[in-house]
Amino acid sequence: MNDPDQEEISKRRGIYLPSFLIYGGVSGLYDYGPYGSRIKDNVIRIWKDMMLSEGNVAEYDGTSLTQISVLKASGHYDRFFDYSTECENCHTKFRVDDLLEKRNIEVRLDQDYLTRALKEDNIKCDKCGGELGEVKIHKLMFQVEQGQNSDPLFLRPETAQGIFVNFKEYYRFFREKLPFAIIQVGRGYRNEISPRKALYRLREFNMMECESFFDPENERWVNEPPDSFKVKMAANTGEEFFISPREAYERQIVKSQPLAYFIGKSFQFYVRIGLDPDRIRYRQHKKDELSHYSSDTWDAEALTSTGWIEITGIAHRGTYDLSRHIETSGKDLYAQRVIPSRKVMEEVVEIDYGLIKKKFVNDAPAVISALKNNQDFVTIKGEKIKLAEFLIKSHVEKIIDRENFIPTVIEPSFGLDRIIYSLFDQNFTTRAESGFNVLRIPSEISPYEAVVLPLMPNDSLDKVAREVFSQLLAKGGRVLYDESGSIGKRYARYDEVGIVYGITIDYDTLKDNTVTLRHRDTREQIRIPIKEIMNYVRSSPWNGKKN
RNA sequence: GCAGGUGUUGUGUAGCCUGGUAGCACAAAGGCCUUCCAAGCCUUUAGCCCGGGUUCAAAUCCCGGCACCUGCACCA
Repeated sequence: MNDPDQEEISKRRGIYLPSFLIYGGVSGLYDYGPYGSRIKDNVIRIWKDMMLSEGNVAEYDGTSLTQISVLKASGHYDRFFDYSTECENCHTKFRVDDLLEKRNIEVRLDQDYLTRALKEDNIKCDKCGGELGEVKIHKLMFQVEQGQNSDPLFLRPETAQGIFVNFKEYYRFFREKLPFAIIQVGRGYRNEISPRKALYRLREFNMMECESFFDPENERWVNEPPDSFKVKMAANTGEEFFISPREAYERQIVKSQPLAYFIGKSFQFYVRIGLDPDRIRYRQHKKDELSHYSSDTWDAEALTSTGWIEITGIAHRGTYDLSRHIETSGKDLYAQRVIPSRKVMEEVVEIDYGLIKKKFVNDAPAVISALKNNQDFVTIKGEKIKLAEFLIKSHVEKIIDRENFIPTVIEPSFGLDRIIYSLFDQNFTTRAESGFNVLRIPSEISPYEAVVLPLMPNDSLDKVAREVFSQLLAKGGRVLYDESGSIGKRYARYDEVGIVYGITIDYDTLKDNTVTLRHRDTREQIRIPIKEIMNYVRSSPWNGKKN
């Protein structure tokens, strides 16, 4: 039997669908519908809870529109343009900067220059020797006009930069103690050349990013990498391991302790939201795969029906971003560390204004400005005057017990849409006996905790069911009500969108105030009193169970 | 972005070649019936991706655009 078609179900059942569909849609843009939005929010909520529970993590929420200077500093602006050319004979595409670099020809990001360079150096197709076509530009960031004469703004290609530029706010918030981390959930925008596979490659996408900051002399997270479980790891040496994150660090397969920690943390997160632990692996980037800012990156990948796909990148960004922002903005984004205190004598030079006024009443300003210009002499009324005598030099004892440093950054960056895509891919199953679809996601990810169903829409069953529905809503339950269609049809309807519990109001309910509780995965039923529904649904041994 | 293919009610599709009232199944809504896993019967809603052209007449033929699929390239 074929796997259920995720996109078909998602569209039909309001999980996600292409944006602006009535006008034909836009490539790379997708919306979440009534069920999908709730699933997405649940994933975000759990992620935030897990990150914030570390104790030294705080949240940031920045704008999507980003100032050009930020992106110039971060290095994204230089990669704003992708210059490509195509062989007119065999239609192979090349990046023009690659072609020039290979031949040791200077690369300038300028269309005219690159076109000329290709012609003048008579560069041909690397594959077949054919003529190369014109140089085409592809903009990789979305540009937005602002006002009339102002600089344009850009839609952020990652949420991280907003965090880096606000580093000092958080440094103070955490009482100037490292390590700490800042998390942000938000949208990023990349003008992908060809978006594909529904949620897999989008032009506007949801990211959950965490920037953790360290003293490079003590690059350790507050907690140790877990060793209670093992994960699959593929190092860029070609070696593969199945070991705990702690062991991976101890054996230096993962060189950085926090990086190993976040590998463990992300794994716990995936398992909690319902990804299959056997279908998750961590793969280290090869040297030529690394981003411009990273020295070491491990991707978390999920195995889906289309192969392993990247769902999270855990990158060691070093001091790259903060140093770039220090350099470009001229602002202090340093952290400080306490060092053994030592005394230094510092020479302090002050101008003796009293003496100057006394000696030169009207010419005092000329003398003062000469001093401020660091001149040694000044000529007043034809007389050359030595200025040294108007300076008071003293020695002050100073205690130095701090020094500046640029923190290093380790960034786990979770691709929310890809995680949801993998979650559906791994958890949509078809019942062998009936052919109906079941979305087996954990209850806390489910769009609703339960659905209230009168066995029949009459005999006052519907009336009682509505009462039960209201009671559950009043208790804060995430519940739905449905009386339309046969009971079996309704069970199937909610199986398909992942709701774990069916609460059926039947004829026994009228007698003894109990209901039938039916489980999505096992289809088993039990009776429990109305009063206990909420409690049971939230704490039941069935919760999250799979079979 | 290139090459090839595809686009028909909410979903899956027939019809296109050979132009002439757009059909089926499921889903959904209303009704009858019905005491736990998509039952049955009646009724209803709802569609030719968008724009232009050819033609008396276009879902059908032609052109352009958009979207999707596969491959290539791209993925900072």
